[in-house]
Amino acid sequence: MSNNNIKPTDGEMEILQVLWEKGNCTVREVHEALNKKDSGYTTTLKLMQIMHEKGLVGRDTSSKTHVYEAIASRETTQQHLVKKMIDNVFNGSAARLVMQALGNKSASKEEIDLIKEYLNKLENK
Amino acid sequence: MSNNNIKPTDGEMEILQVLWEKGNCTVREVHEALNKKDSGYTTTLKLMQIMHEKGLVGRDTSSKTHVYEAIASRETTQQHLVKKMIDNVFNGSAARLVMQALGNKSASKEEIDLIKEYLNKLENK
DNA sequence: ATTTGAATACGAAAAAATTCGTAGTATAAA
DNA sequence: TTTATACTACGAATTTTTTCGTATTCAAAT
Repeated sequence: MSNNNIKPTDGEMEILQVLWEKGNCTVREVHEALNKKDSGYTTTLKLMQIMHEKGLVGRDTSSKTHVYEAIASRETTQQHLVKKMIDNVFNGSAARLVMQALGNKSASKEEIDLIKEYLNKLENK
Repeated sequence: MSNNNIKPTDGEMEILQVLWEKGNCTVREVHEALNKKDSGYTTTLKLMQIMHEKGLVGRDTSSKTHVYEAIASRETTQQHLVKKMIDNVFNGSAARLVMQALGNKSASKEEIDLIKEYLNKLENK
């Protein structure tokens, strides 16, 4: 098994988020995207260096300013974390997680329609 | 705001899980339910004592063997964690989380029907 | 009454995550 | 060429989480 031990910390998740969203980035770009008032540039740098050691991100060091890229793919990571949450927090029931997510008012009419469509596709298989 | 800073660690979540599932428990009961081969009784004890300090659990100390109960309710905690995951991992889209959860094959036919029903109820409001 | 077993309290070590200061280096500007 | 600037490297301090050893206490069994 290659990388089944993905367990990014909260801080690491924030960084991955940026890399997924904006594509490859320098440390400065990530740091600015995060817009943290409570921690400095070198903190972000160090975090990303550690992520590199862990194999969560890759980096191109050919020029002075290194460019980082996510290695853990968004989908794989999301899948992993969702599965873990279903197990840890919802006793294995995906449905309960889904309902919790939807009940939260966080879901708009559009989103609900999207999900219905998705469910239909799922069932017609 | 009362207790919006709930952020149980993984270890704490496991314990809460047990308390929610089995109701009030002694440390020994929790420890045995967890069935951890890699950590001892006093570890679980300490963890639960710390959870008590944090206000995550209450305890009845009237008899020698203390009995613990979850204070953070299952629903509130789930809600909080799901919201956090939607923000941190799914860029704010509940729908994406839901689809990820469903795509995982973890959802059975029955669960899918349940969700559809739930969605209909949601929309007829 | 004594021993034994099981529980809590507590301190502290170990491990993991976060933070920053400082030193060194490469590049571009003066 | 010298200086200023923006970057990386790295060690180390801090904080949080996890772990355990040891002391103490209580209650039941001998």
